[in-house]
Amino acid sequence: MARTADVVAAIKDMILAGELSAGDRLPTEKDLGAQLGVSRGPLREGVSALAAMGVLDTRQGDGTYVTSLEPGVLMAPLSFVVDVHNAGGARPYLAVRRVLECEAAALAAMNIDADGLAAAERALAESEAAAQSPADIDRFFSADLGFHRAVAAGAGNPVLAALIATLSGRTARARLVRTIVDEGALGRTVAEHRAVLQAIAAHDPERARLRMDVHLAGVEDFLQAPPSVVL
Amino acid sequence: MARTADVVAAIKDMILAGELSAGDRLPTEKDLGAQLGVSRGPLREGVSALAAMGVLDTRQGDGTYVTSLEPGVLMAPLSFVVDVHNAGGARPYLAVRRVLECEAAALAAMNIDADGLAAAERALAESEAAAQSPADIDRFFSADLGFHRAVAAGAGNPVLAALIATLSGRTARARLVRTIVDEGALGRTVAEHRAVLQAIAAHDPERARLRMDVHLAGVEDFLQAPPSVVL
DNA sequence: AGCCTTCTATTCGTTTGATCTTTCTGACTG
DNA sequence: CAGTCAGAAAGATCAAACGAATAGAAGGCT
Repeated sequence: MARTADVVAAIKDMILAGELSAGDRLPTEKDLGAQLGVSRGPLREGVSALAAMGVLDTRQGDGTYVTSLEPGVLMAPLSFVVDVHNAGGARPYLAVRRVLECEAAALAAMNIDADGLAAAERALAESEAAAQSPADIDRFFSADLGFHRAVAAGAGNPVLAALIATLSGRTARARLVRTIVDEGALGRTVAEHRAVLQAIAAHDPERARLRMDVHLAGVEDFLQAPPSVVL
Repeated sequence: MARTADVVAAIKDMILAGELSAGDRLPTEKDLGAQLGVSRGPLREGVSALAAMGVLDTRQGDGTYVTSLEPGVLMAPLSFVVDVHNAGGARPYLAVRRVLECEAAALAAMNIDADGLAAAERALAESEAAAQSPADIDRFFSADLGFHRAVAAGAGNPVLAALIATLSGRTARARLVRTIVDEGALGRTVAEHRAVLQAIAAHDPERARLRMDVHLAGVEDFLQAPPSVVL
């Protein structure tokens, strides 16, 4: 008799059955509550849960709508999961990320278009510039993130890109970048990125995969055996 | 001024800051509401959202608790995402699944223990038996799912296993199995599974990866170019 | 003494009604 | 025809009350 769970299940089913599609507007709270046989409290709890998961979008004074349901939108809440485990054992996440990013690099070498290549090039140039002055850690951080996302986007698989983006949450990535900076390995990171991009630009999947693997394995080494970093 | 969003963010922060850990009990709704400055309505909406995401667990008459926060629990809600896209373009999901399952097979060949090997063996034997009689489609379906999960578990990476389990949601998998049955390829599927398991038992990572790749590529072919299946 | 039953306080679950804020729509006016 | 403003509609919030389930304490039975 979990009313809230019923509401969530009912709305899910409506979407899965095609009664509700992306962009559609739901009935008003009053009507939907009557239709499902629950009062506004539990109904709002269910709608709120789906909104937090990125499935629904409520706008005061307007109504409640089904979102675009794109993988990127629906996976965004997962970044919280990554953040939770980031403090403790982050290695399993890194291992998965490595697998996915290597695949993305290989796919990007085959599928990336001129625009995507230019975007990756811009991000790389930006990170190169930011690596010059130690004060620009934040800039480097953003550019680094942008490069990896550009590669993931170039693979042409939105699910793959969404997963990579999720696994490289801001918190997790910030920790990585901090470690890299502490190790004075900014230059090496940029060089490895350039190697990856060259392979992608040359449309050489296996080389792109290998170079991304080398890059991420190096990053993992930093994190797994930090010689000087205590925190 | 989105009260509900504030509640979600506040509880998240409490967990990230370590004020709340796995298994901890939250203050009562009345107290927590007062602490956050919201009334019971919005508070319950926020708690409900986190409960739907697998972060919190509320028990009537007892209280609200933080879940184990394990990757498997927190990623379960994502199966809905897969189901939503299953009807339309499922190929991106299959492509990602292939990458992850191949990696899992290779890792399992290196890391699996005797118990895990026995579990995979049992699932395989079960599916083999179920493949004999066409009436046991459901049994075959469950055993097939069990085999893939056993391999994923044998890899020893909970994040990897959780992602694979999520991407092989019941709905998505049911569709695959139906197609395979229609094609009369049950025997071939079992044989491919056995080949994968042999490579894992022999602790040969590359062979395990290759054989899993062959298996999943074959499955993908079924789905991408169904000669006779309309639905 | 130990175990089982029962009772009670606590806590979440649901309902209802009222009020506030935001947004959209359409009529009105220059 | 365009801009403005008032009203309607919808979600957001608060508040009070009652129902249901659980845990733990109290009491009685063996």
